[in-house]
Amino acid sequence: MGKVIVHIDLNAFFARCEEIRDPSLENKPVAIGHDGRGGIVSTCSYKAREYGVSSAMPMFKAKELCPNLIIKPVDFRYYGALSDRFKKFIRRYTKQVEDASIDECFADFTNVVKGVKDVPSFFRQLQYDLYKETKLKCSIGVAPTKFLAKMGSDYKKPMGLTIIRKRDIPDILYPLSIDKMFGIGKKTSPKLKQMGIKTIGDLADKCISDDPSLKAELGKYFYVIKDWVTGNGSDEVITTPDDPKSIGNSTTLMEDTNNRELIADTFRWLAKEVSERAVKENKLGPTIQITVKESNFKSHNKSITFDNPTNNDEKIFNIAMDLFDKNFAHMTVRLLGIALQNLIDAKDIAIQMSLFDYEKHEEESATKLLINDLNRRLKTKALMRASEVEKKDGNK
DNA sequence: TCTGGGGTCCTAGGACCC
DNA sequence: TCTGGGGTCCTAGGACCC
Repeated sequence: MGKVIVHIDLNAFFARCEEIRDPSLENKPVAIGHDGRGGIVSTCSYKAREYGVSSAMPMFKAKELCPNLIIKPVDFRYYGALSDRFKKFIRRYTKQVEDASIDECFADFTNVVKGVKDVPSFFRQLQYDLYKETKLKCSIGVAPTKFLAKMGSDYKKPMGLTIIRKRDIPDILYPLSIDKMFGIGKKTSPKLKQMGIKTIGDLADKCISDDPSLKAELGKYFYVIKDWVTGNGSDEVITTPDDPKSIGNSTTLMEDTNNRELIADTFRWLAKEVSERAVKENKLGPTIQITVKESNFKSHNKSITFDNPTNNDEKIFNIAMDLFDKNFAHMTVRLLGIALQNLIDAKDIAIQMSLFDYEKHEEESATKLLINDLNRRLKTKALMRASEVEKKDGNK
């Protein structure tokens, strides 16, 4: 018997949060985002959508379409608090909840709905209870896999409820445009259309017939997509919330510049932001990446990995500046960013560091390299031994 | 229309190791 | 001197998502 996977998506979440804070905004066109240079609409209310406003649209364009648009700046802290209430509400039904983003999650309701006679009514009630308790509106997708549940929650908004059983796939999914498909974005969609793939049904046909040109286009992603559209995708809800793997901040400058002092000031500020967040999360990273977007929108990354993971703002700043000077000096830049990557828990570092004198290690890079090399060799040897054991076992 | 800021994962080549 | 087949890690770039 298959699982009952649910995807719950909060409708126009940021805009809804603002409406909850200030009910006078209800039924008015509201957009969330920065109202300034390069500002775009992050989320907007359904009323604003009636004017043609949509997310990712430049704010000035949104104002053109809807002159009486109410614009609110993004308030992540407040939205985060409401998001927590939402996730807690869902966890009262089942602990098997997987966070997907601030406004959506997957949950395994297999055991919850066992014995429930009228499943649609059950989820309608859940939807209503969430609204009663938090004033948040949501759409729900119910299906045997995560992909189908996700497609289901997107099928009808706001306050939608869509149940997709495996046998419903041809009716519900296949007529949809390829642009509606999760996982197919702006780059892949035109390529698929050129191959004659206009609907999810077209895509499924080519998947099932193992179309070679589609395989070539999608690479190993082909098999994932094939499973998705045939109803054989993953149904594993991964309960443990994943730790962040990178922490980054970036900003578009007031104006394009090649002023090194201004650039340095910006990097100093970014380094501080990144450092503060990493310290708060108790994370350290061995890799620092800078992003530089030129005035022509061409974006470049440069990163460096070193032996001692850090979250120190001075260190992050110095390395960022060094990377910039070595690679992008004299460039006219629009946006600057810093990210700390390959994060690890500070407590895990403590264990590694106790193996030898940390300070000494920090200073003597030759020793450091030797030790790293030694570790690598030991690791490789362990791997070889493991594979030998496997071979032996295989021969038995 | 003219394009933010936060992320994740994948690819592919090169250096290096056994 | 030229050579295989396994692997890791690093880096840059790209696609996608919210």
